[in-house]
Amino acid sequence: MPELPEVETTLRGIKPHVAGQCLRGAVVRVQKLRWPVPPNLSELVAGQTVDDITRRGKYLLLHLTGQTLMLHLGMSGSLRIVPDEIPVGKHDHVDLLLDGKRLRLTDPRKFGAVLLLDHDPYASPLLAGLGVEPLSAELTGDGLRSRARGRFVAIKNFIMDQKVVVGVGNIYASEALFRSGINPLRACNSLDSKEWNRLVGDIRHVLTEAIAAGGTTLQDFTGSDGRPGYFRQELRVYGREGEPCSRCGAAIVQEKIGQRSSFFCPDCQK
DNA sequence: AAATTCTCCTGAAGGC
DNA sequence: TGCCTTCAGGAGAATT
Repeated sequence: MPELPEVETTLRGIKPHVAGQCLRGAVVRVQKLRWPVPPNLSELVAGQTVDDITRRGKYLLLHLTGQTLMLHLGMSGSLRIVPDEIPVGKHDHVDLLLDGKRLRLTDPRKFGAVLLLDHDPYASPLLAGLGVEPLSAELTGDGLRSRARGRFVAIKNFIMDQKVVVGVGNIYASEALFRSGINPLRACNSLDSKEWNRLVGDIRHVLTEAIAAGGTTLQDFTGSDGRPGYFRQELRVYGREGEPCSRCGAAIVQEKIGQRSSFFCPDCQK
């Protein structure tokens, strides 16, 4: 499930192949992703240079000459650089054509997105309301504490809210809360300053470690080179229900919080 | 306004 | 072996 580390891994993998390249066109095989892919995408992007490629939250932004191509991997998407002659798979929905190779979006569950934005992409509705980048200095305990004031939503849902902080998904939310010793069901306004500071540090820490490991591969996530991510073995609670807590030995429990399965230690997460 | 539920999609896994 | 059900999840939309 691409969260920030998986998107960042993808960005770093494809950037050397894409930045500075001229787009020759695109192949759209499946239009029906989260939003319709522009059917005439090919003619719209042909001839434009990819000046830069950046990430905002879980979105990838290809800054073209006059527009911005916005990509989202949804929950099963991956981007890979492939040679022109490679066979097309069932879930290979969109190719961006470069010289002699292509950037291919593969997404079995079709929750991803390929959108072309005019003007300032950061003013678009999808990006304008996004929260702070967790790996930047914008993320502070005090900042989160003030955002949580007057709210009662579970802390796990709060840190997964992209309007609060971007990039933290279901896996890393559970992992960060475990490392902080905070029960995911706690109301977000019940954390004290010390807990907020600790949580901010652990969010940063777990995301940074995951990026260093190339992300987490659960089912079919691969980096742009086709290799899986190796952070899965570092997960301390996610997917480990019934296993002993690495800190206190109690059995890890699984519980749904806001429709999402969550994992935590009932003894040492207070 | 905030919180909760619904929805999209398909492959994997479990039940009988 | 095979069909059916359930689950997984990012996040906008709809609902409470």
